[in-house]
Parts: sequence; structure tokens; C-alpha cells
Amino acid sequence: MYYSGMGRAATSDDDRLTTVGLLFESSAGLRRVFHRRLESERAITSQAFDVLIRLARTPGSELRMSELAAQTSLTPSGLTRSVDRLQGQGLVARRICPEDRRGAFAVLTPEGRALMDRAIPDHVAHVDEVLSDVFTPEEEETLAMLLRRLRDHLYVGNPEWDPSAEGADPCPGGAG
Amino acid sequence: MYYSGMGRAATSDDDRLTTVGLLFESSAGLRRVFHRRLESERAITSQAFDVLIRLARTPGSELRMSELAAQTSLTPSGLTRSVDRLQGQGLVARRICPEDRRGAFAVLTPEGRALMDRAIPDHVAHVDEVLSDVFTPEEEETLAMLLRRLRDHLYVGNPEWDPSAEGADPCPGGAG
DNA sequence: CATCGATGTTTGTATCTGCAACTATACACG
DNA sequence: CGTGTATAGTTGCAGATACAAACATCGATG
Repeated sequence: MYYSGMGRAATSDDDRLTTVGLLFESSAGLRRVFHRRLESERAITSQAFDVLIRLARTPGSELRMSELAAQTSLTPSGLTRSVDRLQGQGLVARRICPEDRRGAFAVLTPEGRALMDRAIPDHVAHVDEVLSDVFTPEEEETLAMLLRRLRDHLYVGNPEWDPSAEGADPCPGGAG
Repeated sequence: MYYSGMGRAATSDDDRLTTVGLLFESSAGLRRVFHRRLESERAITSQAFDVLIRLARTPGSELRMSELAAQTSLTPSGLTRSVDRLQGQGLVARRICPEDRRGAFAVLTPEGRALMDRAIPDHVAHVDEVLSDVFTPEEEETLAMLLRRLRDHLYVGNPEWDPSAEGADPCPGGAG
């Protein structure tokens, strides 16, 4: 999209839009690649996988709805719907936060845990396969470092998606 | 999303998923930032802007529907709907390709051209502002180089989105 | 020239998403 | 203890997207 990589990007406008355009295209392309495999092999969308993997990789396998929304780049409304669907599939359940009854946790069910235990290794291998085809380990590290700076810059100060809130859970996961 | 940048990413699984997670988050964050500004100042979505800027920056201000779909990471169906909306706003028109009447061009109308002449400089400045807050010029160049490799790897061989078809237009823009 | 398969685009349909409004609970204050 | 404001999450609704099927046209073949 935009105007990236057309072989005639020489003007200053082009240069400045190229990076952003490449970022969007890479993201969309990766998402499509992973989405295809997940949907054909696991019958879940990449969006659902985003939610599930976040839960699977959290101690206690549960997170507050708002946490999960922030970490999946979904709005609260979008996350509610996503968890509704996962609940319908029996992969996730809701648990009221005992210390703040407005709040809810999304919890991985045993079935969801089993699915992720099968799916994650395959997914990691797939990611690995794609990235190692393109980058050396140092390059991948450089890319991650640059992207981390960009991500942090974009999300700080955004009240709804500020990662600085990540550790400030009023009802810490499962320990209660 | 995924598990990136949580301060405890030390296992091998984490490392391998981090880069992809950061890419998705950066892309989503950038899209949101640009979307907000475009929608409030120009009353267009960032998706529509993707289409318009591609047209605005092409000689003759017109492209085949399939070209445009490939370059905006939309499916043909999605692009048809998008162009429908832009046509309804008077920003884009369709033109049948005289040499292949199955095909259609999307053409920027004078109104669309005028909008983009106003919007592009602001957008470039906005992109510049965000990126220069985060990266040195060399870093940005490095990022673009790495992302270009990734993008090219993801899109070659994918018949629907193969960029190698870009120069092979059977009815080249506007010259006919 | 008629037919058949291939290609470019559009349409029917279902799903997903976000915004704004709403409900329920918590917390501060008198 | 009652009231007012803030916060967590959900729901109604409108808009956007993809997949599959349909439609129109092209090009090859006989």
C-alpha cells in the first residue's frame, strides 16, 4: 500500500511514506499467512488465536477483559464479542473478579488449554520458518529493537492502550 | 498482542514470537494514529486514504481494480466496495478499460485530486513527525530495508498479491 | 463463427469491528 | 447511610470485510 517498493521511490515524499507502507504491508501479509494456516489446521481465526495465546502464556491462564483488550489491539467491545465466541466454542470462560465485581477475567478452559498446547508449538515453528527464511538472527534482533521503540512510542499516553498499566492489576491473576 | 515486550520475554518461544507481535502492534498503533487524524481533519477513513493515495501518486491518477486491490491488501471484493463508497463521495470514478472490457480503472476525480493535494502534505508531515520522534535517519533506513525483504518474501508467489505483476498491465494507465 | 475454459469484477451473505449508549459496581464525600 | 462521579464491561446499531457464487468478456480451438 502507499507507494512502497515500486522501484521508482526516489522523491522525498516517497521515502517518508515508504517505511510506513512497508510496515502495513508486512503486517497484513504476515497476518494472512498465519491466518490461513491457523484456520485450516485449527479451525480458529488469527484474531481468536491472539486472545488465546495471551491467555495461554499468562500464569493462571486468565486475564482481565481490559488487559486482554489492550494487548490484542481490540476495543473493549470487540473483546467482549471475541470472548463471547470463544466461550461458545468452550475454549474460554468468564470469572467475576471477587475483589471488584464490575470486572471479569477471561480464563482458558481445559479444552482451550489443550488446544493451545497443540497449536503453539506449530505456530512457533511456522513463525520461525518465515522469519529465518528472511532474516539472520542479528537482523531479527535489530528489527525487534526498532519495532519495540516504535510500539512503545505509539502506545504510551494513550489511556486505553497504555502498556504502563500492564503491571497494575487491582486483582492479580488467580492468586486471590 | 502475543507476548511482546512484557519485560519477562526470556524463553525461546517468547523470543520467536516477539518480533511478529511487535510488528502487529506497531502496525495497529500507526494505523490508529493516522486514522484518527485523517478522520477528524479530512472525514475519510485510513482505508479510503490508502486507495486515494495510491491513485494520487500514479501517473494519470488511475489504476486497474486488481492492481489497487493488490496494493492496498484488500481482496477484490473489498476493493469493489471501497471504490463504491469513494464513488458515492465523488472522489473516484470508474472507467472501462477499452482494450479489455472485463477490466475497469479507478480514476481520481478532480474533487478527489483536490482533496489529496490538500491531504498528502499534512499526512507526510504527520508520518515524518512520528518517525523522527523515534528513529534516526539511518535507523529508519534499516527498518525499511528489513521490512522490504519481509514484504517481498511474503508476497511473491501469492498469485493474488504477487508484486511481480505490477509492471505487466495489459492496458497501461491512461495511455490508451 | 460457436463453444469452452480462463480472467476481471461485482454481488449475496455472514461475520467482525467500533462507537455510543447503557448497566452494574466501586469509591469519595457529606 | 444516601448521593454523585468514575470505572469495567456489555449491547444496539451501522459500517466494513472476506468467501463463494454469479456475471461479463476474452482467447484458443475446431
